[in-house]
Amino acid sequence: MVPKTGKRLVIIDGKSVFYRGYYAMPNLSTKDGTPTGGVYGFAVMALEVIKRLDPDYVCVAWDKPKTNIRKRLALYPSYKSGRKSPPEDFYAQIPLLHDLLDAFGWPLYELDDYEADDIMGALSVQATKKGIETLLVTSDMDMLQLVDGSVKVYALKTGLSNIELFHPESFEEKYGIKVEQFLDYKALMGDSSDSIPGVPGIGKKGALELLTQFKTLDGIYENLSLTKDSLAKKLIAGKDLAYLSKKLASIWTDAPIKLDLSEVDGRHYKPEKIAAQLEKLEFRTLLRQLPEHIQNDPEMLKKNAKPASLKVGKMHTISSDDELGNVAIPKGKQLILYTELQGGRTKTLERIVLGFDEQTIVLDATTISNSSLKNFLATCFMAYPEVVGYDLKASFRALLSLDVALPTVLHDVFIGAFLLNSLRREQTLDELASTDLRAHLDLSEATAADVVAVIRGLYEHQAKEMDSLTKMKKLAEKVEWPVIPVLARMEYEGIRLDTQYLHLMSKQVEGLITDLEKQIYRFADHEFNIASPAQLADVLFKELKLDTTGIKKGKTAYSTAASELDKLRGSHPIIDMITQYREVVKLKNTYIDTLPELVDEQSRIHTTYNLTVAQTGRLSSTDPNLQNIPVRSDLGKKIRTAFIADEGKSFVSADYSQFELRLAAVMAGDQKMIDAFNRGIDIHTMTAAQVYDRDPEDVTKSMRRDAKVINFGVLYGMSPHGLSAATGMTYAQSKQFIDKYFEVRGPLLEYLKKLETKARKDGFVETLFGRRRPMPDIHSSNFAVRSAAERAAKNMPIQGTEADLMKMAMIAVQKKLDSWPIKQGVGSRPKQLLQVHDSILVECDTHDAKKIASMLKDVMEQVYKLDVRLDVDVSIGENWGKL
DNA sequence: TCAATCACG
DNA sequence: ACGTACGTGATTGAG
Repeated sequence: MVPKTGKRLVIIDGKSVFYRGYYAMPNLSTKDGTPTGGVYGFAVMALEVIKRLDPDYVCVAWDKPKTNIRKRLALYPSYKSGRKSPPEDFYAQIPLLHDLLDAFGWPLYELDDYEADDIMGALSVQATKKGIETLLVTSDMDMLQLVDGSVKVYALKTGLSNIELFHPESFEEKYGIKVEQFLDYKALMGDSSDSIPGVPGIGKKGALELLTQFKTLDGIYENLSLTKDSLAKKLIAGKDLAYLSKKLASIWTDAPIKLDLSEVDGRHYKPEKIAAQLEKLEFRTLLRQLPEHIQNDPEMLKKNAKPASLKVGKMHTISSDDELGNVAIPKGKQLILYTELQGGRTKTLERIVLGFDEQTIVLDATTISNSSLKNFLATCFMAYPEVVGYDLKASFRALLSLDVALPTVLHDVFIGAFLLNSLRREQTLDELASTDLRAHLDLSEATAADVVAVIRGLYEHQAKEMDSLTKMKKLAEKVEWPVIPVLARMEYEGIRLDTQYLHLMSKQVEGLITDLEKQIYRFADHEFNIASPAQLADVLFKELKLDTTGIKKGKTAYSTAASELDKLRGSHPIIDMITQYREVVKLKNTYIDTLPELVDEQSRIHTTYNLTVAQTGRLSSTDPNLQNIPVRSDLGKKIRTAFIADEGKSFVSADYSQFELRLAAVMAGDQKMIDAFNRGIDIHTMTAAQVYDRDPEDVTKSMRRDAKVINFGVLYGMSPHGLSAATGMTYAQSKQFIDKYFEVRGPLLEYLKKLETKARKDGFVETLFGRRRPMPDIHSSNFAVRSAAERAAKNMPIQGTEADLMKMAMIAVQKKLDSWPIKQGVGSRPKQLLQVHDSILVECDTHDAKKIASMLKDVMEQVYKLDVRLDVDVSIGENWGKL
């Protein structure tokens, strides 16, 4: 429930909610074919309003810009002219909506020539005067300008269930500016969906920076001399547009409508009428989710049976050190651990939930001292050395700040759900509870005891399922569970960043960019947005009339992707400029300028590793992604130099060489490849020799390069077409090349074919260790979809086994690091910091680096007994660029 | 929100 | 004839 103090008015933006439903459920209809998607959306939201917002008054505002000539149009002729009118089945649903509204007893307000936001603005102003709080339910983010101490916006984001509540504080936290600055922000940035122009050349980032510095639009224009020349130029040119945009974006609050409280009384709905309407519309699921006081209505009770309920124990919340001192740790079988975290980037502990067999204990981490928490948890984990949880990695990462020794993982239902079925769209507790336990869990309302009951239920459910999958069970026990604390530690530690260095670099690169811009504009004969593929395509192909033969075409224009531009190299000097510009701008925006903003007080940067994203079982890294830090270009390498080891420490990096190819060799049982690897022969040279029918000594560089392309490409299911694109061979040559390749790699070809057959027969493929990937698309009637699935089926077992082995290696490495001998008083514990698929990065005392390096090489090469020898390269340096 | 682009393995 | 290399994440512009 959204907390409230006085009386509350809820105004629903009828059409915008209706639209959401209409597009979210385009195919929803009753048995007789009446479309109902829009009404559904509205019904979901209406119930949400009753359940969550506890309104005293409710009404619905509806757009009616009938004549379409508004005062705004006079200001700016093309205003909102770009909108398409909705299709027929949209209007067909309106009568249904009226019936539904009738059941709720909520009035619908519409006024000729007024849009919903104007009505909502007018009503909310009047409500405020009467001392009534207003909640605006809408998907129109422009409405945020109405937010103040008494008006809140309940904003629908994607779909129907993703909702965010905006009040002045949450707005500021999210956007970094105050609500009062919202209109000025729009004025600068514009809004293409509303045909609000904004200042050309100024986007989100620019607008925010300007407003943070100068507070208001006027402030910006009064201080133009303080902004950069290029920016000031854009601002001057767009001044009229800016002020016009501000007018256009403003919601007016003077609509001729009066708030009549007796008319909008929201408490007179008739449960039976609502139920009858939902029944008529065939919204069965909604019927079951009706709020309790509606469901408990005697008329309703006989209709519905409750879904399976879970055993929910007693709950006990502890909020002070004293209280905690009196708590005895209950004896029992197992412990469920769940943490509620708070805050954006820092993720501080808010509550720790400990689910024992008979009762749930909740620790309020905001009021209990860290030392008490630590002591209690330590004793707790002593009594229960293994825990069950949901996303324990997140819990562990937070607990590490208490400096408490972590328990081991008995089971994690988040990871478990992914292992058992990697295809489910969401792995939220809510979703898992309803699909696997048929129990609805509303996280915002559920008690800690409910959450514990659900986690326990899911654990039992998944454990049973895994019992019949011996290999997968072993994978969970040997790999997935133990890697969780390792990753939590890596996230917690973070890696140090030299922000000063990056700032310096930013300055240098800025100069380079303006130079390139100037040159490009000169070639193009005018200024344009180089970052816009559409504009760029116009310049290249319409104005400069470059040859378009062989250039890929997208939906709108010719492609300007690097691979396509490459084909134009030499035909015009602008191409090289653009390529260079793109590279530099990309690196600057994505890394040089962004990374320094993400460091903590110790100048360390903390990523999050996801275990439940990549269908192959690889990790993924987000927020920020530290697995795609540049390395290939010169400028890229310089960025890596900004990742530095702590004082007195060094980095040791260890990477598996040709990991995937070696695994392909073993899994296919291709003896020639295996032998080559085991004798230390260069695989690409050998392949070239075999395919080109030469002695290895006679293999040229270009032959080796071609062989390398196919050695990797074949693991992805590369076609002749793809090979020719990558090597410059003709299609025929490529085809011949691939045929010849498979002649000498018979076993590999057989293996890949087998995988395709297996996917078709079993519906899934798997790694050496039993990690599965379901492959439903393998049966698709769509050629493209099916072929993609076939290629993925051939790739997953190899890429996935690589991921499994890497995780095993990380676990083994962490074990070594944990018991690393440390010189009393001077030495420090070596830390694993990063993983990038086939490599890991360790930070250690410089005098230990060599020993750590040889330990890494040894542990990683011996991680698992395979027919092929694994080969690990190690290197040492004081920053990531030097490795 | 989606598509295009490009960073990594 | 199809459409053309697997797996990711972040940023940007456009509708």
